[in-house]
Amino acid sequence: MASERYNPRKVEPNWQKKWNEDNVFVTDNADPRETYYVLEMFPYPSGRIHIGHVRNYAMGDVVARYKRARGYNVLHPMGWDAFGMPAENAAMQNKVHPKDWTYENIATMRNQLKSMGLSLDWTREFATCDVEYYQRQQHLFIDMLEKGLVYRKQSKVNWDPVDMTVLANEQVIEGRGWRSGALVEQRELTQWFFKITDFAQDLLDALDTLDGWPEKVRLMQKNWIGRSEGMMVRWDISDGADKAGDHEELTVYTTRPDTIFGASFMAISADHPLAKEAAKHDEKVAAFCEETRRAGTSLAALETAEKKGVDTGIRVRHPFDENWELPVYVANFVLMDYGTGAIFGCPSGDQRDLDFARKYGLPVTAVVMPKDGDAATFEIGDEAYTDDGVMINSRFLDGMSTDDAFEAIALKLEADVVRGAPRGTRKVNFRLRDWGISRQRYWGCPIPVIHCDDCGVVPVPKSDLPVQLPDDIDFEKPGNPLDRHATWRHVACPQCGKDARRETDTMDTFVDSSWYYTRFTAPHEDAPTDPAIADRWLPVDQYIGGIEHAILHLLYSRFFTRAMKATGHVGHDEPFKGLFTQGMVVHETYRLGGSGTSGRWVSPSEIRIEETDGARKAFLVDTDEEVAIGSIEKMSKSKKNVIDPDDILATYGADTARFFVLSDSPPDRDVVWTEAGVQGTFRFVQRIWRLISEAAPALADIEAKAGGDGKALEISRAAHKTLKAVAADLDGLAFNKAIARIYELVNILAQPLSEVDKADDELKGALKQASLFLTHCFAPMMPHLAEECWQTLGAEGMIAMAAWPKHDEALTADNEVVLPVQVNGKKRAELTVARDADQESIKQAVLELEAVVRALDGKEPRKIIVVPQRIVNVVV
RNA sequence: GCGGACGUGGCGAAACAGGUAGACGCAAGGGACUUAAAAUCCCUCGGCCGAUUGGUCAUGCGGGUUCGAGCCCCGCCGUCCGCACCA
Repeated sequence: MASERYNPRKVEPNWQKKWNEDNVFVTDNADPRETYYVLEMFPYPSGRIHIGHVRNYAMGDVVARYKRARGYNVLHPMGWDAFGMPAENAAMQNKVHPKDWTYENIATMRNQLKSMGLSLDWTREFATCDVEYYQRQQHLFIDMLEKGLVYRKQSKVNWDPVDMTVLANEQVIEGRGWRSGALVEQRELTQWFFKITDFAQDLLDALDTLDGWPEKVRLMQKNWIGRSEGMMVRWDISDGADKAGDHEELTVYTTRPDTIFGASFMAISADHPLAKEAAKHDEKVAAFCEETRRAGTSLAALETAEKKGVDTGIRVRHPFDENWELPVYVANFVLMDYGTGAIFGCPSGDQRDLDFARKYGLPVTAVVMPKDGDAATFEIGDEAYTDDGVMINSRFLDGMSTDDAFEAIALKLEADVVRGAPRGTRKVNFRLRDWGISRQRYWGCPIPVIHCDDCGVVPVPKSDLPVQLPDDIDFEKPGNPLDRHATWRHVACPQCGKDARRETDTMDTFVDSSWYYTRFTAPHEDAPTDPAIADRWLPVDQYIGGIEHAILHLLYSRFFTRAMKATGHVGHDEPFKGLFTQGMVVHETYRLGGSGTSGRWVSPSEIRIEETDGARKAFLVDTDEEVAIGSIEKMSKSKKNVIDPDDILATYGADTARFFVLSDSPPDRDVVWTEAGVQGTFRFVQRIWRLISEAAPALADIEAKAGGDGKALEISRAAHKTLKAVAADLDGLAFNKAIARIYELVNILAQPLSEVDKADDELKGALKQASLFLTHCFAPMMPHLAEECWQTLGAEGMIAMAAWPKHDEALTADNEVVLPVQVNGKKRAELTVARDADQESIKQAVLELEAVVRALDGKEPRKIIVVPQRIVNVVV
């Protein structure tokens, strides 16, 4: 009785329709069951989904469907990270309005996601470019402004000359804009900033509580926040005061006050006020400062830049010796925006300082030596000694440990009061800077403030929100169209009513994604959030996305949650309890041309692969020309190694695509997309359908239950073991392992199912239960096939709503175990014993084994180690 | 330079807590069915020796701890990732 081949193109839309009609995935906030919030990072509507989305959303959907089966009230929403540069670029290139471009892309991608059969609550969908969303964001901005969490300041900023906008520090990668790849320039602009540094310590401390996050991400954030403990130390200007203007002293930040007796010079940034003052009086200093500023911060410039400086002629006095004068240099390696923009140079303890001192002939005094060193002979050569150790050449510190010396110096500097303040104060410093959010772009959330000549910066009253983006804009010229708009920026001051100007900068799009997960909990609420509902759902139980957001989005969101708490919008601190960073989908590359390095890239759809005796060769389908098979790489348009999910969904269906991207590789690692692999998965789909649909009629009136003995018991054991193991694997997000177990069970069931006609009722009952268990196991990954099997087996309702069955613990443990038997650690035999056999009888049985007797060769065993249910080792 | 992760068959991988290394899948080879192909089913599949049940080597390399090490410790080598003048 041959059944029809499983046809996903016919079956999948039916079930998607049914799920939709029955509102199976619509989540009720009032549902009293325990909540579970699973979320995948929402996509940017670039045009079409790519295979990476398929993997990301397949993982989230498995979790959502599994948790639903486990009885949770699951929230699994979807939305669109819809503001951003590409829409404006498209507008400029194709004369299409960013709004139209964005919403059309969303429509396309929504359909694509729907064809994947994701169990999403689409009633909560929104795009961040919806007025209804960004209006609430403006509301949050104003609340944060009032709380002092937003401020405006002039500062040196990263300017992307291609995108013509400012970038946050987090968005500059190796000196280049994260999106445009252009070398970033430094400019002085007035910008809006979020006070993320207010939370620096808390963001750091709370990392320890995030045990559902990958260690790697926590570490990256820790390094990014970059806490260091040191001291601010004031050095009096002793000479050259004519060049120092009003400055009486120079304050430096140091983490190594213990090395203060190794100081040999002071170095300040070219942007330091003292340097600017000195430049007024000294052309050489002025020229050097100019040159340093121009060299900029590009990666190449930094890497190769020699440590250079110029003597300002200014001298400072050592805090512990009034006869000790040190020169003040402007140096190209001192950053203005870390610490005070000034340092004291201790060449023996810092490689940079050492290079600098050697270059300018400054003294090098060793002040720390290794614990077992000899103070009489210890010297610094070409390498600084940066480790902890014992103090030398440091007067009252000599002989102390580095830590004790720090403490001793700190106490003295704190006690020494000069001009009404201590000479030195302890100071914790962070690498983290405030988050600059002003962007000179159109397609973003307008910053809701108004500039009035009389009243200054005035927030837009909440009753006047939203500040809506105008639709009539032109992209003929580069730069921000809002600046050029005829009327939009002209507005009355909300305070005095006089003519005033709107802020024309928009917010960084990372602001949009910093709270969308909160909005999903009450997407139609008038206020930005309903705090009670938000706190019920949040933090997100399982967040899934790419590692590329380890710092940017994830750190911003952690800040935003704290800021929303401070402004009363939520009651929790952390946005994401569990975080999972999934790997990419990668693919082989193909290239024409014999050398393999010069010809054009060829897409996988243009070639066919031939394989004989392990030798793989690729040929162009059209011309039979041989194509070089290249390395496996991240899918990219330029290398053409891209697989279009639409093609896969059309050819194999959603279940196959979902199952394949989850199988084989662990989810946090990259998975290689291969045509052969997908076909293998598709064959497996067919195999399951064939086995179940052909056996179903014989099982129709049979009660599903575990077998009591013989073959039936064996089947039941396998089914219950698999059910238990798959549950554990899904709990641990080990999708690849769950899939391996599903294959195993199918292999076990294949033969008996195909011979079900010969089975007695007991065996049939066991097979029916096993088939239902199997269906439960793969349902989270292949939901359409599961519904079809579920129905065919005559089960009630839809499996999407069915509870995960309970396994029988007794059936998951075998009565007999096979113990490997080692002699001196080498396996020589196996012994089958009752699971609860006692040690003595096992020892007895082992010594009677022929292989053991042979291996012992007449010798007396010294010891027999029996690890219950594991192994036996006979030691001679 | 600093920090981190990883290294297992032809390939993707598995191995719970130190206890039979290679489950499961892909590829490959052989066979059955078929006029043929597809589909399906069966067998083989880390190396070497031998006869299928045996022996031996084997988890990047070299040591160590242990009755027993892919897993723990020390030292190398390699690959990948993050940060990068942070005082």
